[in-house]
Amino acid sequence: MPSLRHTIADDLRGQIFTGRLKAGERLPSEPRLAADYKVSTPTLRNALSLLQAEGLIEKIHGKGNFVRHPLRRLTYTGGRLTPDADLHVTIRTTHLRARGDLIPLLKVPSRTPLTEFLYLTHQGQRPHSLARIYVPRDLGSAQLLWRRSGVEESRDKISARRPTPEEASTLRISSTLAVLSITRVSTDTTGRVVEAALLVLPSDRAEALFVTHNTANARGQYG
Amino acid sequence: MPSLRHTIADDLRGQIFTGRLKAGERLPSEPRLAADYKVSTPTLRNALSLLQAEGLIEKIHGKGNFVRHPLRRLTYTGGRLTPDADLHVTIRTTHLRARGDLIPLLKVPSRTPLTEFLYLTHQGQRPHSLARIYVPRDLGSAQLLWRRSGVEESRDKISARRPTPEEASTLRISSTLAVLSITRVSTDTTGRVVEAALLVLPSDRAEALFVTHNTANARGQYG
DNA sequence: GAGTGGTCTAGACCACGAG
DNA sequence: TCGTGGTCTAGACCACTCA
Repeated sequence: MPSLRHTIADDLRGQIFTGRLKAGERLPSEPRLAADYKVSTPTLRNALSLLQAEGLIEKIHGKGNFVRHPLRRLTYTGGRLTPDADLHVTIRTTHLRARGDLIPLLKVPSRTPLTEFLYLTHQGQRPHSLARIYVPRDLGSAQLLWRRSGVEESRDKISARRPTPEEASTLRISSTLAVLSITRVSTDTTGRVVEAALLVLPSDRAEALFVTHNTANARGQYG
Repeated sequence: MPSLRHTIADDLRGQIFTGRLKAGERLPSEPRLAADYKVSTPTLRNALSLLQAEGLIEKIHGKGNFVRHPLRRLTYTGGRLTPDADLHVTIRTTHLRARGDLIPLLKVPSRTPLTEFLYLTHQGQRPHSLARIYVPRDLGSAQLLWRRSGVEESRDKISARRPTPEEASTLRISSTLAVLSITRVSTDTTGRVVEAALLVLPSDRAEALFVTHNTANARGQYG
């Protein structure tokens, strides 16, 4: 027994996939759609919220509901994202001092001088994903620091979560669309943390891939 | 300006974290809570749905809303989950033939005989996570096949998504709680796929960790 | 100011669970 | 049968965007 909102969402989803509703296009207003489908506005809005959680539409207060442009799906592989000519990256550099979670992450004392690189990736005008990279400021030139050699080990911790309100607005995604959160900590031969990267990749446009060789670690135990 | 539903959700969340509402406990009925907070039932339900999406409460139709037991947080590391004495695994073995997505995944012809191992992990009475493992049936004994040696390379593909309706009901999670989806494909020296594992790990109880050594691949490029 | 989405109300009726 | 949550209605009022 399909609920009304799912029926409506299925219909609109179909229109998006078949191209009857094109990327960037504005949907009819909510009262209009509610009348078309012969449902109340809360029910119609409920249907739209399903599509929003899937990343198919974007709601803009005061303007309307818009079909999202499908964004390129990136693969994060062993510390790097697949480069893509369509994607434009802006980097903002900030100096700050270690506090909160950064202290255990970088294994530095409180208030240690750090450099933050804020990577914001756009595809055209649309925000795609973001990353924050922290480096102890005494490690040398800030210019291409993240390309340095001397990294002996990297640990990638991957989890799924909902975006913070700031992330949701920066990336213009629904707060109900999950993100892949990747924390990568790189250490040198002495065990010192050289860099910590916090990536936020919306789940509709990113996946991570890790390749492991050597038999020793490849035996599974899925308990 | 905080909305009513967030205010209510914050209050209930606080009661859960401080232990005023204990794990397994039933919340007052929705009309009761709506009266206590002096809001309409849709608004109260909206607040509860926020907690549900966070995995804090479980709604059971006809019975009530219950505070979830916090489940152990597992780490998936290099092909295995951290073993834990509290967790009980049941395995169901099924014989089937390759079809659909399994064909390209295992790189086998259609209708190739396969063995499926369905791993269902429980913590006490509560489902925790699940995995499906597929092995070509001609590879030998099905008993401990996934412990075999001979694996030369493993590829872990990790994404975040919402659970399918089946997964949501099996794991008793909200369909709005994201899961980490891990697909691990293991190949032997000849490039033949020896095993494909599909893990479904609810985001509130799992993360993945990958450790990379060697400088060569450790230089980041976060574009 | 006109039109849009955001929030909320006060109900109605249905479906499920347990006694 | 009774109490529970699930769905839906037909509005009201507020906040935002743009002309």
